[in-house]
Amino acid sequence: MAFFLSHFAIANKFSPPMLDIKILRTKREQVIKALEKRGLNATNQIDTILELDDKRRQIQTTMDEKLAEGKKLSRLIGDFFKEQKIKEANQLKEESILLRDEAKALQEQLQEVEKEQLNALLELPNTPSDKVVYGRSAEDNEIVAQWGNIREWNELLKPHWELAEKHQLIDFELGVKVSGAGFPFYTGKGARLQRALINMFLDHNIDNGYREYQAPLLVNEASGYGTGQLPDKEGQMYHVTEDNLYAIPTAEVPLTNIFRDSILDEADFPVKLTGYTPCFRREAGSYGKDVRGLNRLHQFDKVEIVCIEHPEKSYERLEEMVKQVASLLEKLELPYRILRLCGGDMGFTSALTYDFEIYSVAQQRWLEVSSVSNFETFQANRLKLRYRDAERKTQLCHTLNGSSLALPRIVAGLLENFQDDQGIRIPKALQAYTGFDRI
RNA sequence: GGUGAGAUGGGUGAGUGGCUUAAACCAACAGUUUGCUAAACUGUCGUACGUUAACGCGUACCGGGGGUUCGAAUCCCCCUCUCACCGCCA
Repeated sequence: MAFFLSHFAIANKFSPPMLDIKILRTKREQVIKALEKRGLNATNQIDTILELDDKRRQIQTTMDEKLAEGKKLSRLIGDFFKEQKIKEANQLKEESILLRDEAKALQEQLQEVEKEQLNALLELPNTPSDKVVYGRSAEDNEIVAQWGNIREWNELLKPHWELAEKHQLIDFELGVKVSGAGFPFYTGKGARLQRALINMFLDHNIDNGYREYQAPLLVNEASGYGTGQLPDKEGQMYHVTEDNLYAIPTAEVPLTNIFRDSILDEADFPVKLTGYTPCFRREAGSYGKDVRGLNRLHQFDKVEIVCIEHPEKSYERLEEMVKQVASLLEKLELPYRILRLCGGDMGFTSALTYDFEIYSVAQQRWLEVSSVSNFETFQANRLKLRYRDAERKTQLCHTLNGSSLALPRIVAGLLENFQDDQGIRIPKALQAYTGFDRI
């Protein structure tokens, strides 16, 4: 039937993640209420979407009827031609052309409505889970756990960029010469420390049941859309225009896109992946004291964990991931706290996010080193990542991910917190990887 | 970079304008048979949307987009990707 586009054509184009229309249809009140925690009154938006949805379904039903009729006619015409009934056939042709025009008009309407609906849907962020509280900004985040002793500040304590220079661990200026600001060189024990941390993190994750992947660092456009970096954050990624590839801002992009357009069996759960990659971020427009040293870089190293879970088990999985990241920080002996983000501070795609912050004693502030989130079906809806349930029906999976861990701020924390008269102490668990116990 | 070939369901792979409503085989799943395993046999076996209380039914989808036609997996145009050989190369 060439004269009709697939009525799913528009939705099939890769797009950023969004809420599942079925949830909106069946749980309108709950969705509105949940979104209020983000400080968003979405009643009008949602009702518009639902009206469009009714319209869409009505058009499709009519269009399908026209199509069915047209199909029958075409078959009859074929039969008439075979029987040499040319006159009858030509009569039907005229009728068929009319049907075609009608269906084509409906098709155009349908596409218009679908497009409107999609655009409206894309503006809605994910619904915060029950545990998320209403809040306007980072100040309203809840501290749900804190661990370790915070070292008392004194004026002899040096910030990590001074320590890194003093011990010749990191060369920021050399990075500026060769690449630009935000692309440091790590040298000597500094480079060795990077390698050690990566190995320690990966081993920790593998011991907890994660399968290690080494992922591509450049991804295509479809993958960028799949996890939602495109089109919203286009300007935040490095773009190789010659080949239309994007440098990954996080391993989440390649690791999650492994499962784009796939259907899992229930027995496949849980899917647990980990991978180390460098991450590239343009960080356009962020300058100032917060970007000093290792606090914010264009290229940095990170070990990521990604899980795909059954909807009923995803929150259990989230807790497990949080515990795992916590135990890793404890191995590193770094004082940390865990924040449950409030509605206003949570990312667009997340249903529940825990942030990990370590205390940086010389800067006297908390640094975010990990963010662990459950996206529920928000990403899966656009990724078309589903599983087959007991009745063999397809359902959307839940996706989760977290950093375990991002390196630069960990290095900053290690340097600042463990500095003493003789240099810098390496925590015991890390010594097996560094091969030295002191810098 | 050059030349050529191709893209069909979970896999292999048939299909060049109308009983294709996509063959066949393999894999998978369920059942029968069976001391167990295996084999054999029977059946099921894509996705999405719409519709229905449900069983079902309808529509679309053969890499993507557009076109020709009453009718397209099949013909035409554009794009993307993959593979092979040659060249170059870690």
